[in-house]
Amino acid sequence: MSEKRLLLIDGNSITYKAFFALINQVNSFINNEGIHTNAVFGFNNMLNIMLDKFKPTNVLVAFDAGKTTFRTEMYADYKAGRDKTPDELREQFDYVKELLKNRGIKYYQLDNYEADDIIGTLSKEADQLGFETTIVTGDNDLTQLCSDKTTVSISNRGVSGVVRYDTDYVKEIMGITPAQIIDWKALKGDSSDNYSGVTGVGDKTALKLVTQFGSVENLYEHLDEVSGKKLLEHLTEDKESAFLAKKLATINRDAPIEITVDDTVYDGDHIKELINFYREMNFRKFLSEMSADQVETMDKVNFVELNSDNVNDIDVKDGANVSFYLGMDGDNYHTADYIGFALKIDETNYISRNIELLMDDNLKALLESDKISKNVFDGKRTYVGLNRLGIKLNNVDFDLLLASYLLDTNDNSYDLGKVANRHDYFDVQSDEDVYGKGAKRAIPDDDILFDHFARKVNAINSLKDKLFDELKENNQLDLYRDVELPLSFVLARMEIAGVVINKDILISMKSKISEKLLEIKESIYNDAGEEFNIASPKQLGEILFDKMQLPVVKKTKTGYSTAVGVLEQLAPDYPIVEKVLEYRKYSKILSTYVEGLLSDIHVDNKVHTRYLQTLTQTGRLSSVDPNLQNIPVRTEEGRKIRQAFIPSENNWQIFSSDYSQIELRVLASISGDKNMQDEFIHNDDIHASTARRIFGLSDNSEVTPEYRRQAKAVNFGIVYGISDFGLAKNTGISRSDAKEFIEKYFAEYPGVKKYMEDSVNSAKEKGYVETILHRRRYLPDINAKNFNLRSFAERTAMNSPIQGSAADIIKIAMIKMEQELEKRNLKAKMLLQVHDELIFEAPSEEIEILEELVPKVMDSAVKLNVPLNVKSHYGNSWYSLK
DNA sequence: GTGTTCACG
DNA sequence: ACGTACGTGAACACC
Repeated sequence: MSEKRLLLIDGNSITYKAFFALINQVNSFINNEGIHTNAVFGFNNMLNIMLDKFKPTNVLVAFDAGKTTFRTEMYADYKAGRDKTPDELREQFDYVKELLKNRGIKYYQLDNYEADDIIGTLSKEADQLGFETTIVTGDNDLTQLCSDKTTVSISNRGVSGVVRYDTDYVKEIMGITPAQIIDWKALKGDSSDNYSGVTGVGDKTALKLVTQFGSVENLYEHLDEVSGKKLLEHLTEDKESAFLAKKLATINRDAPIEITVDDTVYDGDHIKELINFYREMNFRKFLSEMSADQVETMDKVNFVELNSDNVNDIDVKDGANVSFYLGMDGDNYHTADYIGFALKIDETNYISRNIELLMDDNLKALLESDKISKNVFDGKRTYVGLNRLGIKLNNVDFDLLLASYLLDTNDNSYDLGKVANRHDYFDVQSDEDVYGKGAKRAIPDDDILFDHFARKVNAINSLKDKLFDELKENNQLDLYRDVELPLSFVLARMEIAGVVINKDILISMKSKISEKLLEIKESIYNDAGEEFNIASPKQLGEILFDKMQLPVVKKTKTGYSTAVGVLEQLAPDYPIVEKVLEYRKYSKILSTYVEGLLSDIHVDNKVHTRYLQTLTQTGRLSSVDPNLQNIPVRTEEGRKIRQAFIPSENNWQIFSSDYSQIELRVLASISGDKNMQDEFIHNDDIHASTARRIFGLSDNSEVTPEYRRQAKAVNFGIVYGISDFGLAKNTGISRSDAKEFIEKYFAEYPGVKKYMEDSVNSAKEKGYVETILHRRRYLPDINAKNFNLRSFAERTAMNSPIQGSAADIIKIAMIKMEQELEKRNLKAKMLLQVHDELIFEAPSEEIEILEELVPKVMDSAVKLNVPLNVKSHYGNSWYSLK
């Protein structure tokens, strides 16, 4: 690669492109001073991509100086009739220039000339000096500058996608040389620049003429060779226009610019100024990206290194402000190694790698104190980590992770630095920046690690008041204090309790299923006439649809679809497909559940899942390592997995209670629909009642199972934010039938219809939707021009308050449930939550108590306008619940 | 790392 | 005209 690389950017063109690429988000890109910033943001994105790709030694951004140029002198209407630049864009040009200054990039404009001419003149000089030049623009005109050393990159889709033109590529797709672009434009004209060329000559004819004659001049010298009478007439009539157009289209490569290539040396970002600029613009993304460089500019952080000699000097007075961070290496805090800890007491930071200091009486008492409150990042993680050391973390007041998630469910990174950045706090780096990523990840030396840890507790401490203020502003303080924060410790204790797994059951299932799979596999190979990887959708597709010529039902982006729905359609006619379905079912059970679960068992013969409390967009929990919220239940073969989930003591039972139709009940309550409410109040079979209504039957006794099934699907659809297409696809009925059902449904349940409309309208107005406990979900796409994005946001606006409120309810029930068990001194333990279901283990003699207690607590968790309904079951394992 | 499939509510 | 059910996690193939 040449050591001299020049990047030339058409500033106006790229700023325009950036603005319109992000036009949908123009109103979410507003900085604190009310200035729109979407074009500046997009421009910078493009800049990053280009700097990274071309690694230029020299850069210049050229701007147009104004409306009047030498071209308007020649032709007064040049570029006339263009739409006025929107105000939201005009205000951004000065900021683009400021961005460039801070990025160490020169820019230039010249009276009477356009950006094109500056670029043309400089690229000519650069060609002579032996530079490799890249021109970036949104405008095809500049392709005329292509040469051996100069390429033109034209951004098409937004600003990140570019098409790169070099001499060969211009020739390949146009069939003419770069220089001939001018002749081509002279003949066809340019409507956006408002000049016409030759009447009746468009892209194609112009190309043909240029190919045949080489240039406008040569064409007019050989007009007699032109075929087509009409064309000849137009050419003759518009000769003057064509020559004017050629002049207008020609980029001036000798503009009287006062700079040379030497003046465009790129010296890199001015980091301190750039950070200030990004802050002014509210560009969190760019701030986080450069936080690795940022460390040099951060103020020094003081700390005291703790050891066994000075640990007892720490004296914490009541009312002290204490922040604590426990460092662990890896995500799974049930087993992760400790790295160290940081403690901030008022203005002093204490750091150590020696985790045993925490077990020293002094610090242990501090962490366990109910008098002195603590601030943390991820209280659940901290609680479990300390629990392993025999320390019971108590009195947590502020959890940065939880608060951040409640304010915006997208702020859910488990990396403290990233979360802090989202709240405009930049004096801490992300773990990724400090520890490295992937194979390069390593815990750094003490000086770097201690600095990082000190910054973490500083961040927690600094953000506390700000985030509490924001929670208050959003009316979310109760949700934080009464639900999420206490729940995090309930979850911690459930995770610590774990569930015993009977290994022997899984091991015996493993050999049985393996045998079965072997049999099915042989039979499939026999049918196919060859061996192949049945688990590979690609290979399977080739066997079924190419080799065996089965009818193609559906395709995916990458090939034939072999999803269950597709195979089920084919199964009755093709035995091999039936076998593939069998094979899929058993191999899923084997790999994900039997083998997967076996590998997650800890030394205590238990699985200790981790609930992710700050991940979902709706407020639900999720579960990982292992995921205990998707253990099979729908098919008997899969359900057998549950036999391995057993109580931890002899003569104990597994006990489970679940809400029936909680989401529909929530909908009935928040929509205020009287018909639906009545049906729940009378404890009717809701799906049967829906069937009666939408099929116009006189009584629920006329509802056949098929009617009920369809009505149930409609009820599901309603909760998901229904569309006729979706309902039709899911139930196999026609789209017009689906449409009719939905209309009938809304006529019968008018309150539901109104709720759906209100949800969407309120989301469009406020930008977010809320649950009964004020849990928020922001929907930035709700006003998008793109149909898909907007529709998705609209369905989300309908669904999230329902799904989220149901999540709110069970969370309250869990907190109350733990309190009740403790209050009554019961041995029973809450082990699992599966969205609408709570699972316990308990001594047999407590079952009777639970049968009354659990439904009572769950029923009364939240007061709705309809009753909640809870059903309970128990048995010797999670499988045999009766 | 992305896409497909399939397990759950 | 557009082209869609809501929310998740894990395994595997394939690049």
